[in-house]
Amino acid sequence: MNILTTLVEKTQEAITKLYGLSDSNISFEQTNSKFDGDLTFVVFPYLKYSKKRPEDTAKEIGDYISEKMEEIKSFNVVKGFLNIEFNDDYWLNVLQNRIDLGIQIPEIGMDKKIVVEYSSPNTNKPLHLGHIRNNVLGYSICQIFDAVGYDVVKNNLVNDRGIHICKSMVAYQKWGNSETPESAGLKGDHLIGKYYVMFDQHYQKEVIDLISKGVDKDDAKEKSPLMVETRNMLQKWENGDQEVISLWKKLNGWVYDGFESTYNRLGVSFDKIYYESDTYLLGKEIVKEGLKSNVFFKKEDGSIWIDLTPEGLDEKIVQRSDGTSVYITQDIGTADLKYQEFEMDKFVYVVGNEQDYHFKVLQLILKRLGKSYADGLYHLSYGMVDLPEGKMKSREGTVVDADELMDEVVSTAKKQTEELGKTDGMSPQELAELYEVLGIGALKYYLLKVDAKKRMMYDPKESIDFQGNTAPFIQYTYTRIASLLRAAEKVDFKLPKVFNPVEKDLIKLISNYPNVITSAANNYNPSEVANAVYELAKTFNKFYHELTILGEQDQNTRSFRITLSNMVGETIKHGFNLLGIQVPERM
RNA sequence: GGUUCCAUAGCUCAACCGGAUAGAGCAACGGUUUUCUAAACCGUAGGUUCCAGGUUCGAGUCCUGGUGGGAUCACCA
Repeated sequence: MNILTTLVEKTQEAITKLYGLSDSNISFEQTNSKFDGDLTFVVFPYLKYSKKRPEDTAKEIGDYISEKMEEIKSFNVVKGFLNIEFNDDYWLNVLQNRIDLGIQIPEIGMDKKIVVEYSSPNTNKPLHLGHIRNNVLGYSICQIFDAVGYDVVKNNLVNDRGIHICKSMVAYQKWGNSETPESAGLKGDHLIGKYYVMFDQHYQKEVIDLISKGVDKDDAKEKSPLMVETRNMLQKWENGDQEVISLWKKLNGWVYDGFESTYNRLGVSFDKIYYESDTYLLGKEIVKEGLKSNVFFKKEDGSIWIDLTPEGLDEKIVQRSDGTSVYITQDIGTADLKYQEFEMDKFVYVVGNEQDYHFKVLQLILKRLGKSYADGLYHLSYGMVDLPEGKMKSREGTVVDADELMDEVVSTAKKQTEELGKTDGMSPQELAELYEVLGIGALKYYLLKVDAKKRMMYDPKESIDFQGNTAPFIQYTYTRIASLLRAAEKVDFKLPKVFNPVEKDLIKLISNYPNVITSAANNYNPSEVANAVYELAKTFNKFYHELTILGEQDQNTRSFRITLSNMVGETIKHGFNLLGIQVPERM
């Protein structure tokens, strides 16, 4: 039986016997590190039943439960806080279990399926730092759900059609001179991005020209020849015009090649990819049904709406008066498609918080339509990555390009490593891999260590750190351990005579690690894993500095420390794997 | 304007869903290497948790009102 369960049981028993109160909601928390003890029970809420001072109440309860449980070595009372300390046998047991069974994570997702949609790029420009946050978060949350036992489907919905795609196509057609990624020496996505920007520049000029000729601003935007041409192209695309389709295929193909290399370098992947060009007509049938069942209603001009005012929102359009569908209609259709294909228990959208309203509406509509899966929808709404001067904007060129940033951070890794000069004997290929692992790791960790929901700042002038709370720090800790283990003889695990305080801290962190994963899954929050691994690495470095491991004379103590180090290394590797970050054996 | 999210050390972020003396890293200053990797370790300094009330034994955390910032409210996606 779990120690915590027993503890709660006995505490309940104590409170019932002593104060006649049954059925209270007992909970323990980790003892604050500034006090002695392992777990803490707060007695303040029970004072009105005990009618005694906090100290006396805590002591009574402490006396009772330490009498009943032999795992309890001692307890101390500070004001209304009852701090309980377990004996060494208990901790030995915990460690023995960890050795025998490895890292055991509660399978809260057993027999459940989850579909996580992330990345979802537009195929008209290269990826930037904001996309990296999305990808890294999406991938990590998939790893975490996998670790807690879910059957995970990593899903990408590629926005490969629409007016924005036609913009790059028009520009390429006009000014491209049959340029190819090879002839231009550019990645495909960057080449297309160039034409997207080019379109916007010419378009802005046209609009200004028209305005100077006295045309109204909104009118000018509509009537600019480029925009007219773009709309025509979209029309042709929808009608299946051969020439347009083949241009579209060619340009999109280039972009996919570009994305693929970016994804590979980032280490993210997908099990199922949907293309909007295949799915954009979905949802229309559902709209038809919803109209019949009066979930939707039709206005005089033929447009179809849903009234969400009872839920405190507005009326929302689901089909235009010309019969075409809008963004949300496609999402309704795609949600249904997902369910038909996977029958998932949960489906997650990793999408920025600027779409909070959209997903609230989407879920409401699915509920109104009586879709059984609607409750399983979760919008993992992450914050934007801001620059010191504010939001990143593709059109204004104030973006941090994903590929450039990866190059930069990998070359920083190279420079740092060379300065430290500890990599003698590594082959050029091993070194190149190391720089990749360190650089990309630093970048990913930088993005994952902050709470996903919060918006964060990135200052391009200050390059990403390699010291302190960073991936290289943790990776360095791992290589220290790897190096130790290479030099150490095979050992049998033994318990030392006494635990050193740092050793005790390590044991606690290791034993608490599975709970961290559970919590990270429940909160859809990889940063909890990052912080726990950091805490562990930091504590290990303190341990490593304060105590000798291989040079320790006492056999038991030495083998214990080697085993403990090994466990720390395994835990770091496990945690980093959940974050999608690799660990090197040397650095 | 309506809705919604946010505000913690000079900077970037934590704080186990209401608990004890609010913690890290960076930056600054000082120290540690004949000994297992100094990308490390130890120390100093840095706080009225935006403001004003309220609830509670207890509030950075919950409620009300302000101030400041972001997002959103399209027959765009």
